[in-house]
Amino acid sequence: MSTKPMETQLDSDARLTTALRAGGHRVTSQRLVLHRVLRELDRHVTAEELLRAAAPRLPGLSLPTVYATLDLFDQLAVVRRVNAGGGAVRYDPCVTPHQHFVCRRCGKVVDVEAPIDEAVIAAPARAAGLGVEEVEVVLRGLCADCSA
Amino acid sequence: MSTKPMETQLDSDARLTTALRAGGHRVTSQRLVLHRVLRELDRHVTAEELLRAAAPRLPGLSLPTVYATLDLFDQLAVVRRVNAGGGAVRYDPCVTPHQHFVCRRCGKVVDVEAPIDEAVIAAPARAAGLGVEEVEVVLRGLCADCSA
DNA sequence: CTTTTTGCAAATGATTTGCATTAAC
DNA sequence: GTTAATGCAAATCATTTGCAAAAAG
Repeated sequence: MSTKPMETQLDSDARLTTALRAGGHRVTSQRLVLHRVLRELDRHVTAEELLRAAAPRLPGLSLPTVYATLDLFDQLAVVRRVNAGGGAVRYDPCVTPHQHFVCRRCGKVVDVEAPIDEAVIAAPARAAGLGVEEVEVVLRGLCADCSA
Repeated sequence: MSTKPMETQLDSDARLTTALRAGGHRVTSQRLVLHRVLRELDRHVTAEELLRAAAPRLPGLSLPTVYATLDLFDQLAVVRRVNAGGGAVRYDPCVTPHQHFVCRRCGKVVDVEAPIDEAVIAAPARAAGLGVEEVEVVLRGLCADCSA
């Protein structure tokens, strides 16, 4: 039905491998497995959560490695760091443009599609000599559950 | 020259007092002095910085009190919490609408005026049942100094 | 006089660092 | 073989908590 075939796990592994090599980084089982688990979970995870989810497949995996890997993935634009504020940083496996809503009561992070034009928003800052590389929009308030 | 007279320190104290009483909070010297120091510094400060700046005028002032006070000021909309990410939270004494640029190298926070319409940005989230109370826009990149 | 606020000390929680070992290249 | 990556233990840093004493209303 679809003209765009679903990406296989092998494709995904291959793209990570390419990205790693392009940056002069080594391809390790930790990086491959964490990347797979991240895509399987397919939601905003903390380093701790990722460790717990990946540990069964990588005995001995440590938190410092998870942090280092997520850091690297962020640089490679394989994940997006989300600063929910108040608590642990979240990592989003979805790197296509979208924004986040953070519930101030339960801390839940929800994806939202806000109509923003990053170039327009960054224009005044650029005019002021600032090298804008990223525009982060975070909405805060109460989610549906917490409003009730 | 100006038709809008400058606000005196007494006015400012009075407004804080009013806001505190309206919320059923007590008017303490810690709150008054921290509020004054915040407006004198007139920049994005961390709790630590505010403690150091206010300590000479409030011997014995403690960090937990500074945190509690900044929290209260945030609720009263007397300051704005700024999540620079990576490091301490900053508190901005300027509560009029504006955005922030954070340098990823030196951590400096710069005010910027981005053309954003909060109502428009929040619309899709509201349509999804989310109670948006705040729209935070943070630009990241290298400041002029760090680019050189 | 009652309740909130404060200061102190200690606890917490996330993230990072130092270093020896292991695994990629 | 060389160099980067990992795991472990310990350190660091921001922030919060428990509780008795002090201050506000």
